Amino acid sequence: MFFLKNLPSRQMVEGYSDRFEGVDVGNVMDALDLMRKASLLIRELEAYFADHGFSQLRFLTLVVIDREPDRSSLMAGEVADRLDVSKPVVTRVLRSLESANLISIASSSDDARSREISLTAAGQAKLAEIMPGYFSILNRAMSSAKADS
Amino acid sequence: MFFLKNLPSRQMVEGYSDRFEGVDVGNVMDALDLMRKASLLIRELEAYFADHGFSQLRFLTLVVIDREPDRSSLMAGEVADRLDVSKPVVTRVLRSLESANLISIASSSDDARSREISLTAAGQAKLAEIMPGYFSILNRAMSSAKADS
DNA sequence: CTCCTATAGTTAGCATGATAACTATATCCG
DNA sequence: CGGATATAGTTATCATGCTAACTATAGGAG
Repeated sequence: MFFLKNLPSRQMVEGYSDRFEGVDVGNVMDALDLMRKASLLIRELEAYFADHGFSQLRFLTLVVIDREPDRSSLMAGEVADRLDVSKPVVTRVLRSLESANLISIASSSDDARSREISLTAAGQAKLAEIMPGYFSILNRAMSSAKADS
Repeated sequence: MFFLKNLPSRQMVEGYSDRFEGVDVGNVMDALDLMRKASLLIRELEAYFADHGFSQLRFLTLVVIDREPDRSSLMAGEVADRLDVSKPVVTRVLRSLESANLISIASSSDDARSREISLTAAGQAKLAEIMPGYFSILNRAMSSAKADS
């Protein structure tokens, strides 16, 4: 994450980047700004999820399973692929969601190595509970970012 | 972090957000896009830092001490403040940097609770080693982001 | 048919974010 | 001056990101 509170001034970046060929100061500042804004938003979202005894990772894990068109389950590897995180991260979060009865995990009849993940009714309900606040925070974050520009 | 690979389509977000009062679909999509772009950039930076046996947190810790005007040291609490992370995170990273002889930690003569953190010559050298690549990645990330828009 | 390579997922360990609870020290008020 | 409150930093614990190494299973080639 990136929470550096005072992003460097243009002058400070210029002082550094003059020594580095082909570096545009505006790009550097925009990149730092992007990372900070996103990290602050993620922190705010995590706090919101924590109030619901949840996290963004768990939430998104339910989302990618729930929204898959024409299917009611995903393989664990597909979950990792859609979340774009490493497999051990998915192994752990699936175990935790299973313990909380929000998903169920079944071995695949096609391939004994694979596990099929589907949402339980409680998982659907948890998604429905959390979704409105999530959208509100995303909406508000961008509204005030646009007002600040 | 937020690495969701396929951000929802406008249609999909509309399907959800119609149920939530006052939520602008464009804002939601922009927020998701912001988080993903920043998370990918942070991931790329962490990979760059890992190649140098380092991390962005350690790097920024050295940076905030090095760039403080008119001072050659910061208190640990000031480091936490400037990085905008919790104090235990700073306690740990300072210990790790001290073990690597990149900083030195002294008790404050003013206040026995406080610790004064300053860079060693090796710390300065590490910063100089890493800085160019850091700027390059930030620059390139924003150049291609702008090209994609 | 057997063996080798590839793949799905797990385990171990590390670093970084957080909160809660703690210790040691400083300061202020009565 | 002493006690209560506040502050600086530490320790413990949990969750999430990663890489490396592992186990079990699948598939393909000879």
